[in-house]
Amino acid sequence: MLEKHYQPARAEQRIYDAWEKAGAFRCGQNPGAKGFAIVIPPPNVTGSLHMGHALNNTLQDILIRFERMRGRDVLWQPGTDHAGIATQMVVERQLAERQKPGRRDMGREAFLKRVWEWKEESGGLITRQLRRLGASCDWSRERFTMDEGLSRAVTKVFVELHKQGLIYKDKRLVNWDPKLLTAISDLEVEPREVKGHLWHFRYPLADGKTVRYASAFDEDGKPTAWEQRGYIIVATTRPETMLGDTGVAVHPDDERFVHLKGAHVILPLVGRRIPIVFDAHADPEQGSGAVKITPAHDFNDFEVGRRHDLPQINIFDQFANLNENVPQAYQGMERYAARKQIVADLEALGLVEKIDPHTHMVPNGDRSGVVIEPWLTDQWYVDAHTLAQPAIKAVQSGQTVFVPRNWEKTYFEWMNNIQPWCISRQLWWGHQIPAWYAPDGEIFVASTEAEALDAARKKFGKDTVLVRDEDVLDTWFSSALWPFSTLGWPDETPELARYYPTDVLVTGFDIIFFWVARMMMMGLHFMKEVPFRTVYIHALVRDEKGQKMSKSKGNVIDPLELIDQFGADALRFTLAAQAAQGRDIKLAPARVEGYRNFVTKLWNAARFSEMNECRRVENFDPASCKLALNRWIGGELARAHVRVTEAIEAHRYNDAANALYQFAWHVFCDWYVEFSKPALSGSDIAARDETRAMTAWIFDQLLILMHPVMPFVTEELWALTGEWGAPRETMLMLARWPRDLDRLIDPSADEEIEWVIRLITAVRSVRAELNVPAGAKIPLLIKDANGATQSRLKDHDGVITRLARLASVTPAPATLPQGAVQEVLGEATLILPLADVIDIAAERARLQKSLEKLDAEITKAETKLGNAAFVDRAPVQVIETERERLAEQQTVRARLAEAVARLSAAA
RNA sequence: GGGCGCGUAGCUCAGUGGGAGAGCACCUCGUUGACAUCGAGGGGGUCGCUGGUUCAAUCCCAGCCGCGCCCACCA
Repeated sequence: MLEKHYQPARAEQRIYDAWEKAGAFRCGQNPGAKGFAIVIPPPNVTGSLHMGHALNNTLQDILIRFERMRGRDVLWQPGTDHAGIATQMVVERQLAERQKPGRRDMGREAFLKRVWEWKEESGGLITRQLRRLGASCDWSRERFTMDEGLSRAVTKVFVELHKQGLIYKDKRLVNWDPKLLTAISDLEVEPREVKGHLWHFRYPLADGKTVRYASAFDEDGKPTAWEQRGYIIVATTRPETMLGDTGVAVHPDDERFVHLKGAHVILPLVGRRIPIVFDAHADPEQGSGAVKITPAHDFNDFEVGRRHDLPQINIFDQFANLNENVPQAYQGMERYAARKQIVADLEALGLVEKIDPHTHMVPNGDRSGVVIEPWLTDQWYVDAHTLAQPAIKAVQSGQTVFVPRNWEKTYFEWMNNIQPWCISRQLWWGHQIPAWYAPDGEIFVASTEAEALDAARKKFGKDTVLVRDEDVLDTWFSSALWPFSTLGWPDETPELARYYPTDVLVTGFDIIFFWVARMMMMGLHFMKEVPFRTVYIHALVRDEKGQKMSKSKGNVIDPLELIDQFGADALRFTLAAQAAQGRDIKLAPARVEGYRNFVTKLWNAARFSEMNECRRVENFDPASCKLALNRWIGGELARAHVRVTEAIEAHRYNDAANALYQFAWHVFCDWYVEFSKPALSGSDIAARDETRAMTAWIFDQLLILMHPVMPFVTEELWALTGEWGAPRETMLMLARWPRDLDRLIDPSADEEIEWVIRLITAVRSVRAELNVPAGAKIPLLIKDANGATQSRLKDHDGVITRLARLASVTPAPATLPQGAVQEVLGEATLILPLADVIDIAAERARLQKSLEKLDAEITKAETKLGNAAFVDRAPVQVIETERERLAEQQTVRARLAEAVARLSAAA
């Protein structure tokens, strides 16, 4: 006998182990079938499972289990990412906490050894946690972005792209992180709003030149007086960079400045004579119309400087402290200390025009959180613009489709404006760049040092000592190769041939640029085919108030705690049920609890089967059922099956979950199980056996349909119910998804059972409204029943009396009893003689209310049908439906009116 | 500044060019042999506002209001 409640904590581990032991996750089990592949978005190797992972992997597992059951040869390729900056930071923090020497003191080799140790130590955590979620990845194929094979792929890609001119080294401004001491890509910069100031400085004009300024204004802000001044005003949010100014720009069409062609200003504090240049970058509307140009520390100014041949003076060292290129007084100062000092010094010189409060966006490093400095360095770049072109076309032509579709716009927008991708990082943890330098600076890019040396020998005609580039590649560089590197590329493996392009990529919108776009570029370039056919983009998981979860807010919900508390199935179902396209998920633990109750409900349905000996019958054909009840539930199952199948195919996981919930609880448990009781305990052996077999069969189908979303409890029930009946051929996860259930749909059975449900609901409703005690069994009289109704009443007598709590069901006598309650059902009228129980006035009021409601609807329908425009232009079926509805309402109304009349007569 | 999305029951959200739905919460009743992690019944919404298209708009279009997110160099 099953226990009353399912204990997920006890079952889940055992079930997962059984799956894994049976090799059920492995790809290649259906060699004759079509392949179906998903590559996992690789989590950080040293990370742990958060709610975003839980959602992401639940959805993937639903797809994978669904397609596996549909008979596809499924591969879910798992693995982890080395996560360069993140992991290196963790280990450095550990060293600091334990008061050990920092990485620079340890040296590269020792530090890397330490990171590898940390990877070995914590690297299994997240994959163990994915197992707890139920993820059916093919763990035998697990990969790591820095394992030997993937590193080989990285090197090959780098070398080839370099050979093709698509990777190059360049000296330009990068986003420099002065805390992590590395360059980062545009995407790793997050702008944060800061309340700062806009400082207006006076830069004295050289050679006695002057500018005309408005010195007084009227009420409308129009100038009323002018004066000539010997300085030009520039505004800046970053005063400290003025030490690197090498020009002042004004707009070529700005009349105020035309006479300054060839003029110069003397840069305060520095004394440098710098030119006034005419450039469209300067906006006459902004500030004074003149803008200071610091080519080495601002992305715009860099371009302006290039156009006008201005020198680039780098004033910062790697820590963003002022270097030797500034006046002695400022050398070595921290950037913000310098800012303060410079403002004070300019103030002392009377060169501060004004200081306005100013809110603006300041670039911050997404990992370090410090303000990013545009800094002039040598870095490696990928020519993303070139690689982007085929990637744009592939989405335009539909070779890869985004779901929901609107993300394609975001993708195009970014791809069309893509900038060179800075891929070198001044870190140690990662793929070291395969480039070697000769003493004269000559670069040799090669797969191995030996090859580089060889190339150098050929070039110089003698052996040369080469030094390897110290930098490593951006983590996303190796992630970009994931869909083919994990399948064995650059070798031509059978897996590569079978599973590339993969079918679906499931990921969050936050990494469309970081990852999806780059996989598209690399996949198309090296495989000549898109890496995936469909990109399903899901939303963010927020807390129940809609706030983004974050450690600092303290509102992080740990998926593992929810699994401990309610089971993995409940969590999975919750996530799926809320995964509506285009909307974030607000996760309330109470909701998970609700779906835990759903698991219990399912469990108890099995318990019911067990108690009633509903055992699986070998070769049972559900279409052979004779009872309307069993024919009806077959049809209901068929409809649920279609809904679930289509919903998963369309990535409408919420629809799938809701269809399952509705069928399992409100159709199967609420009605079918209740309906089956008389047959199961009745004396008609044939009816009993048919119902037992059908209950078992339907329940099996339900377990199958539910399995992709709730794998554990369904597998457990599959095993347990398997012990009672004919033995199972396979575990549930390898069972076959049903097909062709439409043959079970029987409209006449549907009509019959739906009528019985309406009857029972009507009686229950009356009872509750009139406060008939739940325990009281009352008689039901039927007036004007036709032949079909009479035989239905007879066939379902047991069910009706039981569920409506009736003493008897009989035809109404010619003279109706006094003070009976009446309801209309189809052609018949239901009469409940409750004179002694009810208040006649209250009953009349009840009927009167229904009448009023009906009247309103009848009037509405009549008006509509009386509208010539409607009758002329609406489609015939719509008019027909409207007429039928009206006719029906009118007959119901007539009989309700009769009932009211009888009631009045009785009173 | 550009782009995307959202505003439907108290809450969280589905949904559709032809009489608005779910889950939870709420109210009433219930120790009925699967299940109180349950059952039965019920209340509750001018579908953000204004206009337009249409025989018909919660749905399509335009504008507005409110709220998110993404991108962007505005000194």
